[in-house]
Amino acid sequence: MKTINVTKGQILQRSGELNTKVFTVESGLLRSYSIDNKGKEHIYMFAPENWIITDNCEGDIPCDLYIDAIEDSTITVTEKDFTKLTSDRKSLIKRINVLQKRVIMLMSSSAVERYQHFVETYPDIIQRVPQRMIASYLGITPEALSRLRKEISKNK
Amino acid sequence: MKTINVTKGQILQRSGELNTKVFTVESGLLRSYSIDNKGKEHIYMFAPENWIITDNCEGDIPCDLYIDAIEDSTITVTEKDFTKLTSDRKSLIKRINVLQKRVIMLMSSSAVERYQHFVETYPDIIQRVPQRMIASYLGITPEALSRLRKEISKNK
DNA sequence: ATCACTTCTTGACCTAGATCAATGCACAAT
DNA sequence: ATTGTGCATTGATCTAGGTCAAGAAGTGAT
Repeated sequence: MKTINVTKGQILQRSGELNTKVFTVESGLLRSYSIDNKGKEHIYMFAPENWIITDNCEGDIPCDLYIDAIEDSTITVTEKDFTKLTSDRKSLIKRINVLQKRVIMLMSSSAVERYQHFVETYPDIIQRVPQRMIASYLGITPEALSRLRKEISKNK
Repeated sequence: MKTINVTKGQILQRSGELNTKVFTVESGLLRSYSIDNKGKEHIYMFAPENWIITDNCEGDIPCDLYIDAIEDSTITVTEKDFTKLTSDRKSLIKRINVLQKRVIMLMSSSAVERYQHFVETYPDIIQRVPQRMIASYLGITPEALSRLRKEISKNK
């Protein structure tokens, strides 16, 4: 663990990198964000004084987020130590991970993309719940889901 | 901790209640969801076999979510024990909390509502970052934010 | 078999917010 | 003082998805 100073605009982490660091903001302001396939930024989180900011990706999975400084900042950098995670904390982190993806998708993906992602991620759930509940999970109406499914099946 | 059987449609928890329970699904399928001010349901999470489902609200704060059974299910119920939370786990849970609110807001609130919520929750951040970043955090364009701010100030 | 109930689909229309383009406005650099 | 650069605003237009209303098809209860 060490303390560093960063200047406004400085990038601490890039999407696609393997990230093993946690940043704690002593003073200043950081943000984390993703960039979608159209090049548009979506801010996931602001981290002012005393906040902790990190990409919650696990071990050897490349992360989704960029982290940079919005103001000149002083931060402490800690290495994540995966070896001493209790299973209990692991499951909390996994949950945060899922939510992180969900937030980013809600902000940056179309209903079609969100549906396709859902189908890939939870193929079993699809079989077991009525479509209106899938729609409700995706944040769209049952009518919209019905139409986009039709569209998808047409293009195949 | 005890094991119980619930039938399809049975409600385990209501929004507004003080919730101190964590449900672990042995078999079957549960869901958690919120109901917005127009009476519309928004599913926050599905919990099939081996998943844990709970409202992440803390101690004495009434929770936001309903939890019910989509299929006949067997689940174990555990009381949350706030006394033996490490500060470290507390901060993870707080983080989940914030994300939970964010997901629900993204699904059920208009841009105006999300902006107003942001202003109330992070008044300091507003002062420190350009509007386009607020827009990016809210999931809208800078143009849309500019217009809705104008609208809000007009109605005062 | 029929009724009630729910889910899914389809059509017609509407609206919140996106996109694109232009303008004005700070503030920093020369 | 002037030029550049990034940010906010405004207008015009477009579109994804919402809303409302009406069938169609499946399922269970009597």
